[in-house]
Amino acid sequence: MSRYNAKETEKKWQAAWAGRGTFRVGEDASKPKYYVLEMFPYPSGRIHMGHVRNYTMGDVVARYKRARGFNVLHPMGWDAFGLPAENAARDKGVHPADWTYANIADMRRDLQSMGLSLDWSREIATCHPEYYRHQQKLFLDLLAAGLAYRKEASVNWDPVDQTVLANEQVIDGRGWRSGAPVEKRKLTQWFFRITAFLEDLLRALDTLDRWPDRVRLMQRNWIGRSEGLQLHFDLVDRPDFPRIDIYTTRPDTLFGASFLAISPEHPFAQALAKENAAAAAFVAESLRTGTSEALIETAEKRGFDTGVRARHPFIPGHTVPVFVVNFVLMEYGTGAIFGCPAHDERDFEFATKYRLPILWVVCPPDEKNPASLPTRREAYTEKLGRMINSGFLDGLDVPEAIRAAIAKAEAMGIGKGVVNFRQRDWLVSRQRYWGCPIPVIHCGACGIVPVPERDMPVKLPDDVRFDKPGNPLDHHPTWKHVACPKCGAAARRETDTFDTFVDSSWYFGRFCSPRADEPMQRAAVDYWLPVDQYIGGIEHAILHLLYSRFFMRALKLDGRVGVDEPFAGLFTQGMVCHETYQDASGNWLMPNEVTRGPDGNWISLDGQKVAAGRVEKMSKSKKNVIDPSSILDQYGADTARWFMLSDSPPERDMEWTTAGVEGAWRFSQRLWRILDEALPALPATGAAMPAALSAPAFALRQAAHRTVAAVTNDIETFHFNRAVARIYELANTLQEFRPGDAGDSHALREALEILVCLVGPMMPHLGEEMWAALGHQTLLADTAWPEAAPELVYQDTVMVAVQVGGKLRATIEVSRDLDQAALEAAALSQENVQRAIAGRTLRKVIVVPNRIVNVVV
RNA sequence: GCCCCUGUGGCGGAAUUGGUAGACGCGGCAGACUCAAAAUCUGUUGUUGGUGACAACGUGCUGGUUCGAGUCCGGCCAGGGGCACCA
Repeated sequence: MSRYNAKETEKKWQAAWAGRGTFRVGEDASKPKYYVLEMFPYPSGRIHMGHVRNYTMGDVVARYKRARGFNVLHPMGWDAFGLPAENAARDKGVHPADWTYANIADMRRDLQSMGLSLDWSREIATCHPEYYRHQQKLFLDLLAAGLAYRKEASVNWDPVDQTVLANEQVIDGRGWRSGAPVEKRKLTQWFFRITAFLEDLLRALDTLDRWPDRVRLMQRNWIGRSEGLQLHFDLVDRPDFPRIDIYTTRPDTLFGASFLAISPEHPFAQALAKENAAAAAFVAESLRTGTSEALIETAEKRGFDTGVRARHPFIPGHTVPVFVVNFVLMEYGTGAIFGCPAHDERDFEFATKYRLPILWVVCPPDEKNPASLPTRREAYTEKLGRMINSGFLDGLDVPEAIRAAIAKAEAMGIGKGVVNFRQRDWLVSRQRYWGCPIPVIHCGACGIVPVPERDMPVKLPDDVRFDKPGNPLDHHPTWKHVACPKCGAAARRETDTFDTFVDSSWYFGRFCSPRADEPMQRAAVDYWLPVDQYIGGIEHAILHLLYSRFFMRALKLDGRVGVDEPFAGLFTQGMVCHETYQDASGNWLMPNEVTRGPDGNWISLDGQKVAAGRVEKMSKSKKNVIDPSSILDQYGADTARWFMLSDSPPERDMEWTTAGVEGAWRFSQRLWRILDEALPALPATGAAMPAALSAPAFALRQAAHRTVAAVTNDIETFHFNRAVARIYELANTLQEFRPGDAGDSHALREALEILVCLVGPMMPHLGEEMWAALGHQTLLADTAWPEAAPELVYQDTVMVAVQVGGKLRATIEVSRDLDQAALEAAALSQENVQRAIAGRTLRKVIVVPNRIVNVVV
């Protein structure tokens, strides 16, 4: 009996696919296209198990669709700009480019050893000028279209590293690298006008029916659309500041207003601070604590009574006090609100503290006695009930009152109904070297001047130093000094680079024509886009996926693409987890640093007691990491792939276990053995199936064809774990099958070939080897997916459960679609059923054809 | 605080529209082969009672709808995730 040698065999077939260019594709109008994409990796140097899971799933889909006759685009590239390269430069003295390209080479080798059906001729790296020069071109388009602009904004500033930080790089108010407390700074930065598309980005979420609901919901919440009223309150005796604009989503509660609250950053607060020392002190203190995200949670709601009063817009002669408060954000709405304590929790807290009136204007539906409302100890915030104490709104329900209040404010000319969003424009500039240069020049006379075509691309200089904190491009002695392209005067080159999320917002488009002299060839993107199936982690649910959706819309305006949505189908995979281990002193241990002791408990290699902890996401800090290359080396790619697909549903987190890998490895060996033992008995390839078959042979054919139907459905619906279980069942059936006559061996060959075809997308190397052993000259990768014959999938008998009083008492096998009377008679004739109903009266019998008979007693 | 998801044997998980709970795998137990081990194969494996046929119980807890509920509805509990002064 020969053994399957995964290591050598896998290399052989990888070479065969590469040599024949099996997975190279081009546009082909005669075939339906299918674009499969997994989120491209950051080239950290090694692949991790998350990559293995991600790319295995994508490869199953790609190979399956290919077998179904689709022209499949399945490319790979590198999200290659980013901070780790600069950190490596700082810490190890290597150039970011050298470090990155070396990592790419290592990771490419790892990925290639997985046997993925990738078109490597389309490989791209975002850090290569051949990629980022096109990005610069796209940026200038956005600039010309008014979708990119510069403005002063409050941003996270790391005072030690002297750079802007993204929100996710701020941990507990400190810079993630330097550990220094992050400051809010007003800086002039580059933004993309994502807010121009918010309505559409929100509405179109409903069309993305092959996206997880969860992701769509997260995007919806992130965009945060709200409808409300913007209106102004006139101030009493402030000719310098006659009115304050507020925004509210609850204009129905205006009659419950007992104060106005404005942000410390509001112009009126700033004006007051200039004339009043107490106001200045309050504003200064609020800005200090109020801007640190971590403190906001615990910060007490505080206010400063300005002494100024504002006229109520609907109640003549009535005024309310104006407070500067530490809990109103300048960035949202108008930076000012009206406080209605009775119907807002935060306002209730504030009013209680500062002894302001609490006026009840919405009567909850279950409240019989509105007069008792003032005795309540908390705000009523539901939008349910009828208006009271509210003048012209009295008697209306909340939605009616909202509409009526907006209409009235508009009629009075003091306000208008508006829509507000939580989402702001996208800050894309970073004070970093290892990113795509922003191709503009700042001229004292001409302002912002795009770099002209003849000087494009703006390449990163190679000779940079990382010995000083801050942006190496800014420290470079010559790079930023240029002549203005317009007037020729001395000017300054932009030294900021793009956020790496810009790079990943259009790479899927570049894959369609990766060597084109323009960012995207229109014919190529028209053929391939949108991506039919995108696969990646849930951690990108908002940022990357929202930015990409924005980018497509911007590019469409420019006529570079014809679609709005980049990803027609999205699948978010779960994480790969592993048990954690700690020694007696609390140090984390790697999985290969522990072993089972004589009593079955974990011990370290030197015999010390080890505590096994929770199963958690593989991470360097917990050391619960398995290196994929050691698994690929020891067991081969097919085993790793099979294990990744087994057991756990793909969207859920999975636990990596040694037992699981060994189980997968044993199965690959078992498949080979089943084939090896069957081979001598098999008829030649392509021999015709005899018309008459023995009962076991017919049953085998049925099992095989039913497996095809089930596995096909499971792959289509991303239920890889179910497909794996079905394949195990077929393998078990095959293993038990002993061919008798010649017809039996025909059925055996057919079932074996089906098994190999079904296994192919998951264990492609073993699949090819088995396919060749079956006598085929062609590649399994070029073989069509098997068709399930309807007459073999059809069940002519069914198992029907018989219940008495809802409890199972028997199962009977009857012919399919047996009529109800006969089914009932068959059920009642069962001995066990008779025993169960003996001495009881039959009330009725429920008969569900092909499923169940329930005798009600 | 608000929103969302999840909860099934020792473990990962199956279970079409409400219709036989536990497919398949891992692990365990018993056996075969072997001088022995590895590998492989066979049987068995939700809990309890019974030699057995069988019976009772069983899908986080609790109440309901139904001939019938893991699945539907109400109220809880636990774990995970997202958002969080958003007016």
